[in-house]
Amino acid sequence: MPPFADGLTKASPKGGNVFSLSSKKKRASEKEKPKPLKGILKKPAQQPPQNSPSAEEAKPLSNRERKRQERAKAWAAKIAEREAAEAAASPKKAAGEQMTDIEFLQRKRARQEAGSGGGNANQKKRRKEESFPLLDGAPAPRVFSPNSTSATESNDPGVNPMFLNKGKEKGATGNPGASQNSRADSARAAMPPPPKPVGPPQVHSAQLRRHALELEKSRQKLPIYPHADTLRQCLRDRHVLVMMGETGSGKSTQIGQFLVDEPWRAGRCIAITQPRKVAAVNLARRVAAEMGVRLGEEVGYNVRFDNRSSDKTIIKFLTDGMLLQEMLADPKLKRYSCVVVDEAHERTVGTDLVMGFLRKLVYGERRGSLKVVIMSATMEVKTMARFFEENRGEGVIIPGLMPEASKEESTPEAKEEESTPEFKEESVGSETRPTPPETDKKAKRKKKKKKKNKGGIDTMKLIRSPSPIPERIKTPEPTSAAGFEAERSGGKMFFPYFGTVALLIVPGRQYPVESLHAAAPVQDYIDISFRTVFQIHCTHPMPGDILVFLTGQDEIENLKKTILEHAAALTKEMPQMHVLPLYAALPFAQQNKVFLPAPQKNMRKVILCTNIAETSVTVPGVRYVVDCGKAKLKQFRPKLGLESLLVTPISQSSALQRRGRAGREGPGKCWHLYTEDAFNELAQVTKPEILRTDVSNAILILKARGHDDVVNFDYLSPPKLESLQKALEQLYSLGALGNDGKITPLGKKMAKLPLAPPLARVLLAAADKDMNCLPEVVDVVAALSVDNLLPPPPSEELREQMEEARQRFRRAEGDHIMLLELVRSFDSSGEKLKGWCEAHFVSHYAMKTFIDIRAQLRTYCSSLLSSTTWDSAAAETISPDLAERVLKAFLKGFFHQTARAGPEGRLGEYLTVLGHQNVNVHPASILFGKRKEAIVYHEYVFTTKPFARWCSAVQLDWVAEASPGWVKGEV
DNA sequence: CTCTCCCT
Repeated sequence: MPPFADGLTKASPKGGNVFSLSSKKKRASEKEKPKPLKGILKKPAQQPPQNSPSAEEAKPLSNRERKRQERAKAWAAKIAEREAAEAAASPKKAAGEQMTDIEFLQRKRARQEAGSGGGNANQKKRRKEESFPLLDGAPAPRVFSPNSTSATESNDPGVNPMFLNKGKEKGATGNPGASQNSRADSARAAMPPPPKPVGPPQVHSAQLRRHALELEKSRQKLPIYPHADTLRQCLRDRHVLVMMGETGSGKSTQIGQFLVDEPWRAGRCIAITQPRKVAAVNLARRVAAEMGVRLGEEVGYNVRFDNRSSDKTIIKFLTDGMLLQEMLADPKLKRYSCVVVDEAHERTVGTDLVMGFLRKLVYGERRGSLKVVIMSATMEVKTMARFFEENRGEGVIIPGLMPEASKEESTPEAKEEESTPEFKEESVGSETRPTPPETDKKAKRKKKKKKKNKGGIDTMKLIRSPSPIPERIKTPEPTSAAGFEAERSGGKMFFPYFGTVALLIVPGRQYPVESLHAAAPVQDYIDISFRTVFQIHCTHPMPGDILVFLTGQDEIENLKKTILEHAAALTKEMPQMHVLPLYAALPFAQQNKVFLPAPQKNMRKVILCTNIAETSVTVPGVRYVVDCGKAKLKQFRPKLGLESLLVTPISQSSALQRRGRAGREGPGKCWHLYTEDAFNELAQVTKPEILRTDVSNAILILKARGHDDVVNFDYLSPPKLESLQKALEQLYSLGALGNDGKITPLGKKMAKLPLAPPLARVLLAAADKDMNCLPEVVDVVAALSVDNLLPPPPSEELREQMEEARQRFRRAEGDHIMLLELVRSFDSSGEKLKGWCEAHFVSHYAMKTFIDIRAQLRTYCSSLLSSTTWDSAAAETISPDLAERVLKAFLKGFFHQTARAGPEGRLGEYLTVLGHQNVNVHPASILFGKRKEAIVYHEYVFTTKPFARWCSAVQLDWVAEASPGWVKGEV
């Protein structure tokens, strides 16, 4: 039994080659090269070759070009009209906003000119074409655009971009600064002088520009770069573009830059949403650098606690949750001309809601003035394209996108008994409600047959293959109405426009990744991860960092400790290990360490991460990936009305994503810590989050936006009726919805708070006159909102010390008041955060987050607070009376999470007031081992037993008092 | 007698 089938052998530091991995080489470039893929991207014979510059230059005013110009004219007129109307409506709209645009364009042009030396004919042509819309979209210099309606000099040779290029070529040999051409000069003359900044900032921006020029080369090498024109054309012709861009295609960084000069932008911002904060921040950094601008100005980001965007910002990265929040204040997204939804395949609740709202806007109130781009790394684009089609009625036939063809990849839960019939592609759109189980079975049978059939798109092969660079992507003739052409049996297929959606598939750039699977099932994947890391480290050459996927913070920190202990034993000749954790609960500064190279030479980074690094975040330097095959996933059981986080096997597409992380910078290797059979048993894609979670927050957002019929809302995947009903009941019981099902004023306030509905309700209850404990409740709510505030003892020896240090926070009332005591103790100590936290065994990372959340909540609540101020409260001691008011406020949001004492003699056991479920006080709670009449708990978790975390003692009549009438009877 | 992925 060789340790590695690839012949590499090295004992792990713990000794013993306990496990073996079978090697399986997957190289699509060899015999596996999937036919369908080739077919998809095949260039139809009748089209003129795309790459030939002569073809277009010979016929500068082809049909297509003329139509393009007509459209651009129409656009310009429309925009002018709209802007005139808006200016009339709000005369305040200053010239300042336009100025920044112009300033930006100037900078951009300067950059282009500076970089014009060299370059092949294609690149020059591209630059030339970019310069058309560049002027087109800018308000002031529109006169120079050949497409503009107001153009008076459009045929002036002086403004001919061809001429411009010639001038640049000449100038490039000498002093670039002196090589200004007439067009740029006249443009400058037509513009108001740029606003300041003089002196140091300009030096700085020159540096930025230089750096941007250095980046330009790598930009141009991105697989998506040659498709910029295609992409722009798609969005000129359609309002919705659905795009599949594999990892490494460069879609996230380039899309904004490609669209910035488009005429339809009309000075408005382009939003790009991300499911994760790290991704949004890092993308913004990168794009700002590429464009040579300061972060927070033309390019910015907005994530919770960190907004680096301004009125100047024209490309803004934000989390989808942040966009949803913005949409509550600005339902039509007036600030944006375009919203790009990135990583749509992740199917987070936020992404799904954003897509639902965008679909409504783009065919409704924002018809004609909003562009929507959906980007996905997987073939789920087909689902999305179907979803965004304006007319999805029966008459529309979309070959290749019909349910039967797409079944193959929509069977994630097919094996599961509890599978939701809703999660099928047929359910796209609200008109179609779940099919009855009988037809579902039929569908399953059909699907099995289908698998044997050749033809169609084999998604798995497509994803699995290391993207052979295909022939150029086909742009269809935009005006041909039924441009779709597909011969599925022959494997020939391309995706152009159909109906109202443009669909584009861009290959990624991915080096081959050798994939190894465990030969036998792995029991303890932490231990095996540990051994694998050392094996890799000892047998694989430098450079090449290791990325290990685990399920949570706890595992990560434990493994880090173990690795560090053993790393000390490595001989001096061996490269050292630089172990870095990466999970969302880490503070920013800590997270960013993984993006830096190791601090010393001959040092290997070992990054231990959760699925935060599975998509979007790319850790540089990684060549080796270890995939434990598990992830923590939320599961909602509507019957019990509770959510639990369970370690579950990942899906095949997740596994492939993880594997792909090894091949970003060169050929890589991935160790999957499960057998190949186990891989084949995995669901193909992860179930969308909206089907796995408590949707009450989502429903509240829907209601707040005026979508009252939440059952028939246009979901990509409609949640179970049971889940919707549960959410509606909860919101109703909290008073967020009225008897008519419409949102109440209270509900509107709740929706605006960055909290789950019950917590939001508590906060608002605390502001009531009879409660009058808002500062205290804000503290407790903020403390409950952070993860891992009170970590377990670092070692058994320290347990006693830890308990002693925390002793002073103890309160008989329970955990809520204990948290308040903790916060008060911290506030009044006057000590430095870190020192205080270490002395009291409180996570100082979590405490930092707590401070941020509290500050945010205080801002939100400042209007609710009348007489008291936030700080004055800190000095007071927490009287029993105050504690009682705090708990009563909590009951206003948590009356449904209460339990009464269970059978006599069983100390920690309680029965939930609603549903009479058995729960146990969590051992980490102050109330553990104590018997109280009733408890209110913040969270229910199911691990070894059903546990109630964060418990406080309450009286049953408080519960009845806090509950709405229809619940009261149960108490 | 045990501790949760991401997001507002």
